[in-house]
This record gives sequence, C-alpha cells and structure tokens, in this order.
Amino acid sequence: MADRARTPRERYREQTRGEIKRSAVRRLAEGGVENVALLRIAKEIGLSGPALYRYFGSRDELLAELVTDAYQALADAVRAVDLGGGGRASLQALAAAYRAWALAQPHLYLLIQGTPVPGFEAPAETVERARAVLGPFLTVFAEGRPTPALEPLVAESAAWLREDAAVAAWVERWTGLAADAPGAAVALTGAVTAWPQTHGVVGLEAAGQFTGMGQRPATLLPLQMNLLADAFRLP
Amino acid sequence: MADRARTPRERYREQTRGEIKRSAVRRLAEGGVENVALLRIAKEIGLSGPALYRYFGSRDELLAELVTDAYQALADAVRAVDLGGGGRASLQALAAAYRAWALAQPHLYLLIQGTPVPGFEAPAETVERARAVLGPFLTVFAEGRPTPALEPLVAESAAWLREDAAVAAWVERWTGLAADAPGAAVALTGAVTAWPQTHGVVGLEAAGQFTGMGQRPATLLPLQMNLLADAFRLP
DNA sequence: TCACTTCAGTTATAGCATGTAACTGAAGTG
DNA sequence: CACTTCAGTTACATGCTATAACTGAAGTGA
Repeated sequence: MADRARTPRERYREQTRGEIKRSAVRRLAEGGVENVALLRIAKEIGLSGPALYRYFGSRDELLAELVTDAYQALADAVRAVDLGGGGRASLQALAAAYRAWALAQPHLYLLIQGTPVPGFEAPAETVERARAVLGPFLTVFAEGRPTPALEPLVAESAAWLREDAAVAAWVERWTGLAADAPGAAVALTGAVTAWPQTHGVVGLEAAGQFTGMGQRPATLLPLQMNLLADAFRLP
Repeated sequence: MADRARTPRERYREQTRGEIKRSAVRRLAEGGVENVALLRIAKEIGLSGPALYRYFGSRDELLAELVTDAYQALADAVRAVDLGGGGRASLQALAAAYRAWALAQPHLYLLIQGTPVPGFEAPAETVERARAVLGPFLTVFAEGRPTPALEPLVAESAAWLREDAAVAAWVERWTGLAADAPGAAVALTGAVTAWPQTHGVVGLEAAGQFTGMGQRPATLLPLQMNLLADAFRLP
C-alpha cells in the first residue's frame, strides 16, 4: 500500500499481472483448473503467447499465486467476522463465513483445500496460510472447557505448543495467552478440530457431492458446530 | 464373474485394459492426475499412441473408470469391517477402515472425493457410489437415539426417505428398517453426518495439510467419532 | 540532448499432449 | 475359403507449455 505506484512501468506491470490473474480466476470458475491456459489468457487480454512469461515464470507459478491470493481472501473473510458475541454464536458465525466464502467460489476453494496442484507443493507456506485462516477460531475456543474425552488431543496440542515457538506466537496473537497457559492448548485443540469438520462439509459441498442428498449442508454444519461447542462447553 | 473368459479376444482385451489401468493408477500415485498421459502409458506397455483409443474412448473415460474402480475399492474396504461389536466400536472401525484405505492411496482418494475431474461429472452415478460406501454406517447408526439437538437433521432425513424410494430401499437394505420406522431416519442422519466428518480429517490428511501440525489425525478422527457416538447415544 | 539500458512484446520453434483418419494384417467366423 | 472383425500401425491436425532470438519504445544518466 505504501509504494503503490512507484514508477509508471511498475504500475503498468502490476496492472497487467492483475489482468492475467483475473482472467485466470474467471477461467478457473468456468472450466476448472484445466481451463487455465496461458495461451488463451494471453489471447483474451490481447497479448500473444510468450508475453505472459514476462509476468509469470510458468503456469504453475500463476496457479501458485492464485492459491496464495485465495488463502488471503478466505482469511480475510473469516477475520471479518464480528466475534463480539463470543461462545458458540461466534463459532457458528465463523463456520458460516468460511462456508459462504468457499461456496461463492468453489473452484478456488477446491484449489486450495482439495487436490494439491501436482508439481507445486509448498508445505511450509501452506501451513502458514492455513494458520491465518484459523486464527479467529483460536480466539473463540480460548474460553473452552473441554470434556474429558478431548484430553488426548489437548495433550498433543500442549506438546506442540512447547515444541514450536511459531505456533506459540500464533496462539498468543489470537488469544493473548502464553504457551504454557492451559487455555492455549485448549484453543489450539478447538481450532484444529473445527477446521476439518468445517472443511468436511464445505469441501464435499463445493465438489457437488451433496447434490442428490436430502440433508442440507446449511443444516448440517451448524449442527456439527453445536456438537463441538458442547464438547468444549462454550457458552 | 460368470462369463469371465468368453473368447480369447475378449480375454486379451480385458487383460490389456487392466494393464492400462494399472499403469494409470501407478502414474497417478507417482505424479498426480497430470501424470496420467495416454502416450506415456502406451509407451510403457509397448504400444504406440493411438492404440489406447481402442480400449478407452478418451483420457477422461479412462479417468472416469479409475474413479469408479476406486469407489468400488473403498466400498469394499468399508464393507469388509466386522460390525459384530456394534455401537461405537463399530463406528470407530468403519472410520479407521475408511481412513486406512484413503491413506494407502491418497491420490486415488483425492481423485474421487476431491476436485471433480473438469469435464467429467456423473452426479447420479457418483451419488450411487457414495451410497455403497456409506452403507455400513447406516447399520451402525440404526441403533442410535439422537440427542434433541439433532432433531432438525433427522427431520430432513425423514422427509428425504418419504420422497426418494431409492434411498428408502438403500436404508432398508443396510438396516432392515422400513422407510417410516423412526430408526431409518436416524440411521440416515448418522451416516450423512459421519461421512463429512471422516472426510474432513482424511481429505486434509491425504492432501498433506496436516504436515506441520502437532495433532495427529490418528488421534483426532477417533475422538470426533466418539463425540458423534455420544450425540447418537451409541452403546 | 543523446548514447545506453531496461524491458514489454513479437515471431519462430521445439517438444509433448490429445485425438482422428486411413491403412495393414492377423485372428476369428460362416 | 471368402469375409468380417479388430488390434495395431503411421501420418497428421490441433493446442498447450516453454525457450530463443529479435524489435522497438520507454526510461536513465552524463
């Protein structure tokens, strides 16, 4: 935001990159990842083939940037939720926001949470991005008082907090709790449990696997979140 | 099984088809779906390019058959579970079998439950296949007595049972219950809830999204199944 | 102002993929 | 033994990714 329009050249470059990405996202939405072809994108924006390689080193690089952007957008959507209510109301709101974002652009969601793009695998960075999305869940679960059944998972979370300083910092940022505070491990456990549950419903829904089923994901997801809230005794 | 070796020609054809599919599956496991290239498969098994089109009309057709086979294999793996124990023990066993199959061939699992192959979408058939996988879950949840929180979803299941005869038949096959028996809707609700929860954990794990996380999916999944068993008051 | 650099964009080309067409020859069939 | 069926071939059309070599205009410093 600071150095937005340094030089005309850079501004133009940034604009063209954006145009390419927007075309790519549109093609992704219309025909899946196979439809994202540099040649056709180039033709669409009035360039000829190899010109795109000035802007993206390869097709995979372009896709990787779409993934990064999508994570950012999902994180923004989740962060935009007002956690004022706290407790299970906030958890419901987070899950709903997550779902709404995913269903508004199912192809993008499947791109980031579904099958990893073959060549491209950025484990470290992916984890980082996922954490940005899960942050607000930490906040909500920090006030949880888990039932005894959750004990093994809380223990694993506590161990992780002890071993990984980056995780400890992440949890502290969203909960204000130090790594050795009992609430930290609880928050971490809640987030790491809520995430696969939400993804389970949303991922199947985005992939169209619920079509033909009689139950509505809009009923199922809140219900699962409620069960989870019960397990963590959220107010 | 009946007309296995009708004519030598057909037997040869079947054998070649199998060879092609095995090569495709191997390539899928090694380099993802992009690595499944007819030309390279042909070269590998000593044929030259277009010959494969005698056996599969197109690449998509080959992939579609991989999907079908994979569903079958997953259904077999789940059906092989001994439900003698009943109750939550059986639920745990089912989820564990589902997970074990998926992790033994993550690329295949992502192929059937992840991003749908672009061109190819067979909603009706896919639903059918998914049902075959979920059958044993119905059996387990038939003896459930859901907590009041599950009421809305049970109602949706009951409505679905009333409207869709095929679903009613499916449920009856796995539970022995008629569509209007209260247990039928409960079983359906349980299966349709357990499925996304299991998929949520397994899908993320297969996609490698748990690497770098401190919690082990092997801990998380049984725990979630236990919560679910509680909600259905499984013995 | 003018040489010099930087860089967007071009055409040409290599390589590999899917898929079709037309042909060849051997295995099955009445 | 004529005839059909069909696996497999080569040749080719098309479309994609990616690289190489060139062109020309926009920026840059003395």
